[in-house]
Amino acid sequence: MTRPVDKGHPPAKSSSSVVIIVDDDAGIRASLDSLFRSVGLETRLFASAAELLGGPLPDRPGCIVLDVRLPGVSGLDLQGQLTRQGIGYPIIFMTGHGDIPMSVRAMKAGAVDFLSKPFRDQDMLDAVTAALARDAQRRADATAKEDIRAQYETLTAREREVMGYVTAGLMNKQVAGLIGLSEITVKIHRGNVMRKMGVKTLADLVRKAEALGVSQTRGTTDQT
Amino acid sequence: MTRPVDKGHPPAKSSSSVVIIVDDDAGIRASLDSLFRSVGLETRLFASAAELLGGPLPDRPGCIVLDVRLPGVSGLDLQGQLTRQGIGYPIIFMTGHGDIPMSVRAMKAGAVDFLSKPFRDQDMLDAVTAALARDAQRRADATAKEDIRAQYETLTAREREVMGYVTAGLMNKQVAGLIGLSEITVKIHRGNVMRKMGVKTLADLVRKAEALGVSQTRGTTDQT
DNA sequence: GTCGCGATCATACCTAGGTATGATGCAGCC
DNA sequence: GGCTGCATCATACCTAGGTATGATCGCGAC
Repeated sequence: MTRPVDKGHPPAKSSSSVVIIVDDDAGIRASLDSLFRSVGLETRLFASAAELLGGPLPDRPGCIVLDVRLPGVSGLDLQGQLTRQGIGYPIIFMTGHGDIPMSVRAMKAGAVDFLSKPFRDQDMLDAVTAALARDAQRRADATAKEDIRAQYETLTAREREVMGYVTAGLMNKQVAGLIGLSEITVKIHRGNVMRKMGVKTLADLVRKAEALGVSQTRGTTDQT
Repeated sequence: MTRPVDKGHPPAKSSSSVVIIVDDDAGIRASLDSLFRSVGLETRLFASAAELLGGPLPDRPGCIVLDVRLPGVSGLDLQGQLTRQGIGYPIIFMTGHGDIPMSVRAMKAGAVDFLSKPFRDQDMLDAVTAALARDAQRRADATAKEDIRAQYETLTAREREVMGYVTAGLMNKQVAGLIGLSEITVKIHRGNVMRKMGVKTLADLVRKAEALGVSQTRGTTDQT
């Protein structure tokens, strides 16, 4: 799943943030475009969900400002589709004819805010500021995790197996017994794991394993 | 901060969940009471925020069903007060005269749901089910963390210092150099840490340190 | 003041971890 | 066929971790 997000390219100028506007009303699009540009934000304008889903999305910090009522796929449905495709842009909803259940549904699904039209410019800017902050955090987390995963991908099957047991706290000889190897071989795999994962200490390896969710966490706990 | 929640007592019969109902309308209270009891849930009834805040809250799995409009402190204000007091019961709001900004504010502040009166019984029961599930998770997390913290509290200042460096991946001799001790003494402290924290392996210690947020991640000291 | 506890250090001994060198076997690929 | 990468194991050597025993010192409690 997880639709590609225009990745793989060189760094690009991805410093500034982009606000993706989806509204079927050209007037609204124009005024939002103007509002965001006035504070130095870049924008992308779309008139429908289909239009947004049609092309690639930028791989940059940003957020989505989304009208609930759209031709074809509604804003709430679009929210679900984006989530399922692994597109994590924070979403700010706006609506002219919303009700409480609609807003609650949107917020439950992770929306940053839900504004009723007409709204004050400042309210929208505040919401976008919050959304961009959330996105920055999300992207930082995702990048860190992706780096670790990339290292993990370079491991062979055996090395991953050994890594799981080692980060669970088992001794080399225990690992050797469990998978039917000599202790020397386990040591070699273990050394390879440390090198490929880019860590020098077991503590760091454990932390990376936790981030990956690959720790075996077998009961080596407590006593009294 | 964190108002006591009727702790310290023996286990009690805390198996079933309790629903705390806060509404100034006696009829609503009665019908909700009946609804929840019909599905085997215990209830506590309150007519105002002050009444709820007046007495101790049970230390049991549960959730709060809260009217937004209350005499004196409003439901939304009560939500904030409970949060500040460290009372983490999930909250379901209900209102007869709500609007979108009100619901959005409540959801942003962590409410589980926000129901408009009149609501269907089933919707309320679904919301309570979700709230109780969230509370069970919250309590499990809190208990696990509290257990670890209790172990950490038994450490002396030196032992905590050593634990920070050890879980950061430093070797005994490096720790010794940093705090001006001999390596042998560091080993003793380290052994005490392992024993008091109830772990047998460094991997487990690192995980507990992560849960506590006391890993040193290179560089400076702190901790008392 | 004596006791207990924490903190400190030393000697000694054992286990565990890490790496270097060298070697064999196997599977996939050009 | 030969090359490469993975996996396997051995011997050897060194470092790091862990514990036991014993000892000194300071501080607060009784």
